[in-house]
Amino acid sequence: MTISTRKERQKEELKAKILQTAKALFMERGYEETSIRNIAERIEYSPTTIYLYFKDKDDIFYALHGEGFVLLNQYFRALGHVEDPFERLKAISKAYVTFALENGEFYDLMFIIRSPMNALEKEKKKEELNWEEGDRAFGFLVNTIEECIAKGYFKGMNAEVLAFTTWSMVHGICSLEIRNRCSVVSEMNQPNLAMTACDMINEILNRMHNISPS
Amino acid sequence: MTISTRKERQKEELKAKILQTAKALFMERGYEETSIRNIAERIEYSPTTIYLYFKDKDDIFYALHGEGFVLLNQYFRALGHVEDPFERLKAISKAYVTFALENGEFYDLMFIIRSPMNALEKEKKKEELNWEEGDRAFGFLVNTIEECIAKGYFKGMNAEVLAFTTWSMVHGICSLEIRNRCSVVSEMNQPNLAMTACDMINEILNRMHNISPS
DNA sequence: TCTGTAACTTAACACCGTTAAGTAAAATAT
DNA sequence: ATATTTTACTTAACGGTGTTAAGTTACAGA
Repeated sequence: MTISTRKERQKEELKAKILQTAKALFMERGYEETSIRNIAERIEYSPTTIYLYFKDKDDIFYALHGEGFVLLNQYFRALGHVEDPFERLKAISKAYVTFALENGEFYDLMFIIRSPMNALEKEKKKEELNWEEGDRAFGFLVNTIEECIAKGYFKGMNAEVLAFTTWSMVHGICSLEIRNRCSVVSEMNQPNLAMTACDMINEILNRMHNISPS
Repeated sequence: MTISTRKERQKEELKAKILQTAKALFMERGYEETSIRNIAERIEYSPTTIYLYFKDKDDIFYALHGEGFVLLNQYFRALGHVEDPFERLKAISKAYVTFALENGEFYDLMFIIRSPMNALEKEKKKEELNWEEGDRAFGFLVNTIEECIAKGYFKGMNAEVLAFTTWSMVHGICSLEIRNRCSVVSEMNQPNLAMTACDMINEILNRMHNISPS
């Protein structure tokens, strides 16, 4: 058995190597400039070999998209110990924007690019392991908002809808930044418009409850 | 002179036809599935002819991107007669989301796809005519918020930053919807999550000022 | 009538994702 | 120990992409 397990291990290693190389190229030059052929060349295999490990290009980027959620959850995990749920909510929004600004290409893949969603559509992967990570991230937000509601915040609002809306608000900032729509409008002398906008969203949350502005 | 003016007119007509055809194909099958060769085939010219009228593909989609802003401003113009600036602001956010949902491909081009921003970068087109339309749209939002501030809303907040933040919030909704990230998270029984979230943003604006919830 | 230019096309370059068919080596069965 | 099957990979190709260099054709002005 030791010989077949070695083979299996080697297969997994190559699959991991493809993924790791795809990630590296993706970080270096972005999704649009990364091809299957580029990946193949760098790992010194023929392009067709990649198709023995992944169904198609979408499938590769779907896998990376999963890794992105693991990384995002690392940003979130540090926030678990923030006791007050309202403060935690605001910390989540800052952490989210920080994650996006520090990992632009990952963010693109996770929330903007069509490719990984195509992979999801093709075969119903929705109940696969990797989505645990996606659910964990969104769940953290939902739970925090539910705690807020339990404490008297956001009275009468639906927790899940509010979670989605909050997500939308910070996502808007991040995606405008990443897809370069800030520079167009920013003759305002704001050097870091994204973070400033994030602060303003938190300020808006504050004002909803008449907490004195910072 | 009448003969050379005719020629000039014909040139403009062909340029317009290219654009119109690009738009049609774009609406039919989306940006990713529209090629220069597709456009050429439909207008019954060779692909290279298109390069006599547009620098490259980005240039074509930059031009369409401009048309999108004209269309968006049509949605906005109907809101000019809303007297109260706070009500107008909420009407703007609804109109914006409506525009996005009704013109998904245009929205994609205007606010998500990289291509038109590349064209902007290449030659500094920033001071060109078409951006009048972009500025008009954003200016309408800024002016409305300035009026709100003058009436005592959003005390102590910077109008331009708040305008950008408001834009971000609704853009977040629209881009998650357009790039299919709603379905992933929406086991919530919300059939029209985007509009519901837009309503919630308006509700948040309301609560910032203790106006009774609807 | 000759010449130059404007408008357009043909052919090609260098890429892309993807697949069918082939190969060589190793594992398994006889 | 030999024959057969399976595994892991490659070669070659298909049909597409954006883009450009070079060639053609028709027509305006001299």
